[in-house]
Amino acid sequence: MTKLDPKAPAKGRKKSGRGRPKQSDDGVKARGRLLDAAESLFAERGFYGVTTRQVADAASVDVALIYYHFKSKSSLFDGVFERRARPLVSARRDSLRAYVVNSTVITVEGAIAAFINPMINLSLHGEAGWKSYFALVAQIDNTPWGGEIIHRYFDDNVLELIDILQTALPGSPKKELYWAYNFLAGSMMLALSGTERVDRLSKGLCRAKDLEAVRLRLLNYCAGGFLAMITAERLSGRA
Amino acid sequence: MTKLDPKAPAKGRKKSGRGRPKQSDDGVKARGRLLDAAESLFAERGFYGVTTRQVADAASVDVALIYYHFKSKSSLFDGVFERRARPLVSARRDSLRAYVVNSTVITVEGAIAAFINPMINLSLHGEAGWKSYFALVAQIDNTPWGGEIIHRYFDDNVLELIDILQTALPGSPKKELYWAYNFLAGSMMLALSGTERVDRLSKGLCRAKDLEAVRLRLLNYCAGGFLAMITAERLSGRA
DNA sequence: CAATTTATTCAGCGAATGTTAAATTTAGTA
DNA sequence: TACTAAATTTAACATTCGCTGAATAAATTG
Repeated sequence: MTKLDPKAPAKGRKKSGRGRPKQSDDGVKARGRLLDAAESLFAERGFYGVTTRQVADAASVDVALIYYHFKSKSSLFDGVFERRARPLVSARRDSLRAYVVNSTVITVEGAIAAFINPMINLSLHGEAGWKSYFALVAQIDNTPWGGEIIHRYFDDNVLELIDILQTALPGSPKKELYWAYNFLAGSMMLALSGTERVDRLSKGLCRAKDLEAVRLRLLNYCAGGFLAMITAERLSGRA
Repeated sequence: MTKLDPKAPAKGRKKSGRGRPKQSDDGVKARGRLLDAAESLFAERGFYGVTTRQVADAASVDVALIYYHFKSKSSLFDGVFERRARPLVSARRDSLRAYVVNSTVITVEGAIAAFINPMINLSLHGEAGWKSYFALVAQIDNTPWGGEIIHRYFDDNVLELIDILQTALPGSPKKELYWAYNFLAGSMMLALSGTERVDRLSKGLCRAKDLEAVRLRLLNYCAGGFLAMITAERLSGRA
C-alpha cells in the first residue's frame, strides 16, 4: 500500500521558552492552534494514524500542552469534532426551518437543498478548517465506531429533514424516507470528503473541489432518487 | 469519544509449539488465518488502529509469522485487499458483459443492477469475510490515502459501467456520468459498510443488514438519480 | 506589591510498536 | 536415509507511544 508518509517531524517551530507566553505571542492561542492542527491531521490519517507529538509539532507547541488543555488524545478528538458540529447543526436547523417558513409549497428539492446547502456553503466560503472537518466526518461516518458520534450530533437535523420530506411526499412510509436519506448521506459525504475520486476517474474532466458543480448535481440526483424510490414503492406491493 | 475498546488480547490460542506444524494441524493454514484476522480487524479499526500483535493473536499465531508470510504490516494490508479485489473485479466484469450480451435493450436500471448485484450477492451469500472486506473498502474509500488503492483495482469496472450507461443514455455528456457514478459510489459504499446507521436513525424500522431491501431501493434510487440529473442537465444550458 | 492562577516547556516513565535473528520442528527431495 | 526447504516460536531490539510531574514565566487578583 502507499499510505501517506508520516512525514518528517516538521520541526519548524519557534518554541519561545518555558512559562506562560506574553499576550502578544501570535494572536492565535495555543489551544486553537492545537485544534486546527489536530483537525487537519485527523482528517488526513484518522484518529489512530496521528500521534500526539505530530499534533503538537504541527501546532508549534510541546506535547504536554495537549494534556493540559484537553486531558487525553481522545478528548482532543472530541474537541475537534464538537467545535464545528455545534455551529453546523445550528446552521442546518436554521436553514431547514427558514425553508419551511418561507415556502408556500414544500418540495423534495427544496428540503434537500436546505439540508445540504449549509455544508456546501461552509466548505466553500467558511474558514479553511471546514474542509478538513468534512473530510474527517466523511471518514468516521464509514467507520463502525463512528456511529455514536455521528448520531449524537447529527440525528436531530436528519429527523427534521425527514419530517419535512414527509410533508412534501404525503402518504409515503417513513421507512422509505430513512432508506433514501441513507443513500443521500453516502453521496453527500463522499462529495464533501475532499478525496477527489471523481477527478482521477474522469481524468480531470470533473473536479471534486468545484462544489458548485456538486451542489447542482447532488441536488438533482438525490431529489430524483427520492422520488423514483418512493414511486417504485408506491407501484409495488406497498410494504 | 467512544472508540472501540482495543479489547483484551484474546489469548485463547493453542500455539502448539515451535517448528513447522504437522499437516493435520487444523485444515486452514496460518497464512489464511492471518489474512482473515487482519481483514476483520482492519475493517473494525482501520490500518493504524490495529497492531500486528492483535492480528497474530486473533489468528492464534505468533507475531513473527506475519513477517515471514508477508514482509511488513503494510504488505499484510495489501494482501488482505488483493485477495478479494481480484475475484470481485472479475465477477463484476462478467456481470456487466453478460448484461450487455444478453439484453436487447440497455437500460440505466439494468446497467446499475449488473454493477451492484455482484457486491450484494457476495456480501449476502459469499464467505463471511466478504462483509468485513466491504466494510474495509467503505472505510478507505472515504480516506485521502485510499485513493490509489481504490483506483488501481476498481477503475476498470467503473469505466466499463460508464460506457454501458452511455449506451443507455445516448448523447449525454460523459462528465455527467462520472458525477452521477460518484454519488452512486458513496451510497453503495455506505450501504455495504455494515455500519447500521440507518438502523439507529430509524429506531429499528430499517435494517442495514437486510441487503435485499438495500438492493431494491438502491437500484431505484440510483437509477432515478441518474435520469433526473441527466434530464436536468439537458434542460439547462448544456454544459 | 505579594500571592495565586494560568499557560507553557522540560525531562522522562512504562508500555506498546513494528520488526528481526536465531532456534526448532516438520515436509519434501535426492 | 541424509539434506534442504518451509513454517513456526522464542526472545529480543530500537523506537515510538500516550501521558505525567516538576519547573518556570506571565497574567490576574487582592
